Amino acid sequence: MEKNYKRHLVTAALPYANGAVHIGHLAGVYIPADIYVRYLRMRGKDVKFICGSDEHGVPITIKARQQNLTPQEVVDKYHMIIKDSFERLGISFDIYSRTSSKIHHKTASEFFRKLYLQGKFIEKENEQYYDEEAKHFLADRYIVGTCPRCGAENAYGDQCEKCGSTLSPTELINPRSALSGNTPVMKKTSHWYLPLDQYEGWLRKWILEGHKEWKSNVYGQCKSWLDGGLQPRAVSRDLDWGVPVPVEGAEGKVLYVWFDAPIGYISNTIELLPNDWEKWWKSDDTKLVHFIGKDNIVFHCIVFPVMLKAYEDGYILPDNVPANEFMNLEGNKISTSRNWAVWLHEYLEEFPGQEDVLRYVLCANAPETKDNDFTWKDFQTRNNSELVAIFGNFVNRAVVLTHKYFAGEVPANIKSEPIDNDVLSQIPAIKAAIEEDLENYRFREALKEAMNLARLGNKYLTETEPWKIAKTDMERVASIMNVSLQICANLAIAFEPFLPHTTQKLAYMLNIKSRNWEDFGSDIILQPGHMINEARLLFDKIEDQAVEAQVAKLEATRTQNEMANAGNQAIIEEIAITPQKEECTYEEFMKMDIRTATVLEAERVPKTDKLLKLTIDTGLDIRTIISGIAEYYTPEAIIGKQICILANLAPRKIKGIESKGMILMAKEENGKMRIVTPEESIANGGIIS
RNA sequence: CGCGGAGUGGAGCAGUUGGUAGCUCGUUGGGCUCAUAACCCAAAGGUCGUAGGUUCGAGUCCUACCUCCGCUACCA
Repeated sequence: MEKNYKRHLVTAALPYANGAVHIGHLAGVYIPADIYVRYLRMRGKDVKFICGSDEHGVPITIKARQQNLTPQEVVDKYHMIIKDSFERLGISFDIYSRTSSKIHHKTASEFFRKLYLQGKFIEKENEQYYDEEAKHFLADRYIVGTCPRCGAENAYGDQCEKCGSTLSPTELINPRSALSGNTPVMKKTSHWYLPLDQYEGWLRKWILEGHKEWKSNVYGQCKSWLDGGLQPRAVSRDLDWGVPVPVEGAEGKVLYVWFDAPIGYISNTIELLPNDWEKWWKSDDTKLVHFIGKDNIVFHCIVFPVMLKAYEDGYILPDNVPANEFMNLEGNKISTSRNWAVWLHEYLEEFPGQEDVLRYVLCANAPETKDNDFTWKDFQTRNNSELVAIFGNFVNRAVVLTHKYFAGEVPANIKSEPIDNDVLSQIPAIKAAIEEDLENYRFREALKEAMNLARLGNKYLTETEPWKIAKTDMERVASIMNVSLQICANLAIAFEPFLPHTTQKLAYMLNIKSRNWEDFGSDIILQPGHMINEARLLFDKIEDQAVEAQVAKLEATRTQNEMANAGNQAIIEEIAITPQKEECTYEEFMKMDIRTATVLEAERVPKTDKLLKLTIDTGLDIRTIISGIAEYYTPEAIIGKQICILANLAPRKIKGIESKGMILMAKEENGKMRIVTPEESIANGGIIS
């Protein structure tokens, strides 16, 4: 059954270039993939590790619009951040490229064109909402309107979050574009579809019969899709950012990002190996493995394989698709848009030299079978009581004692006792366990086995007590130190896939150059007479204040989000009218500092329709507030008016101008807003309660 | 709503084809002092989401239900 593969092609999900990489990505995909690849390399396998940024799709264009950049500028920015941070963490890609590259456009375009010419697609015309102002067709999610079921105002085109019912955009009452707020129009458009349904039988056979060994989450998800019946899936979109559909009359259409992204694996391989890439993608003796997160299962197990199958050019299919579940952060779902994440590039700045700590923690707690939680407390504990106390400490003990008793020279094993063999003979078993775990994608377990080797070392030292024996029997001490150092040398090999920065330090300390997997298990890696270097700590303790600072940072994000949300919604007048808000306590109300104030100056914020920049006198100070009321008040009309403001709203930058507070407005049913003003003029700064 | 995954001692996780519930951390007690107050030993701690069922026997199989996550914007 186990094939003798000649080469291994490993891919890691292409990170989407509208944000940086965070611990969820790492724990789910990149760290396990990197461990796997490093392990294979150590075993002398021919491996290529392929990745790159995924740079197309609607969200990138939205982000660009928000930040007033071009899509290319957005992806350039994040591509650099992502690429650089991966490198510094030691994710050892053979290539990290990008889907906006020429070679990718060419590859994806040709891929589509060939399928098109072979008649593998079906073409369908339908009507879709179109935003005339933004000149965009609108994905379901970008249409908001009143829910036909429950009447909630801000239902999305695909679902109403209030009542939970699934909708189609055409059902919405008073649909609006989420881009511009305008009423969208129906417009005809045609798209190409990949008829997945035609491949159902083939997929059933390939996955349900041929790959029962896949992880239960992956297998179960595939089975569910197949049992439910597959539908043709659109592979093009109306958008101006992406790989243009290479067909006459398809202007303004690009390949759907999920069609183009997996081809990125191929084009990045071509970029890496322009001459013999085909050997890697089209030979049966290549083992292809996709590392992904659980949300990508369908694309990697159903859509992409069908694309390859339809292409009919000898493309191989993945041997396995080890998908992980998700990592949460301090009990909450990680979210790029809410900034609820630990960003890799920030971690690298804030914990310099501690790359491996993150690698260790994320692997030890990887969400292999279910969603897991990352907490800074756990991060600290794992570092201090596992890396420092078990691994680092053992190595330090062995090296320090060797210097103390033998001036840094590896002593000969001249007076062996049974315990030595007991210990040494356990190493090959640990090696075998790690191998089996890694080959079955059980990285957590493999890492635990590696740690057991360090535990074994500590136990050995405690039981043999060389510091006591040294008073009477140096020959015995020589044996003990020899054995201890052999364990250290084995650790340098065992941890290489997991903690490459650490094993490099350890190898330097032991003064050994190469670390071969074949040597793992040997008790003569270090020869008597070999000189080792001075002891250096492998890991530093992480103090409370370091993790407390991180927790505080997250707390700040949380409150900032809440405030920003509150401010945002009020300003852009997007608060849904609900009969009554949640009950609120007197104390909660009293947190708000509401005061009277007078508008001194007012001017329109350039390039906006709704915003006014107001200079107001609050009685306390003169400050600036940005308010979304330009549709209802001209600057002239509002100058000199007395208003009420929320004075202690967290400051927030709007269009680059800091706004410190919020003006109280009353909204009429037709959406018209009026200023709330005291019945008669009173002094500025008067408290409202 | 539907489908898939998950729900195991204080925390985080294993439990492969059903046969007396394991691991790491934490806690408590003891030992040691070479070591980053680190290491080693021992103990306490679980009616395995809930309710039924199959079986001589179920965390492990079946049924119903509850909760969380994904499939569904951001996103692994």
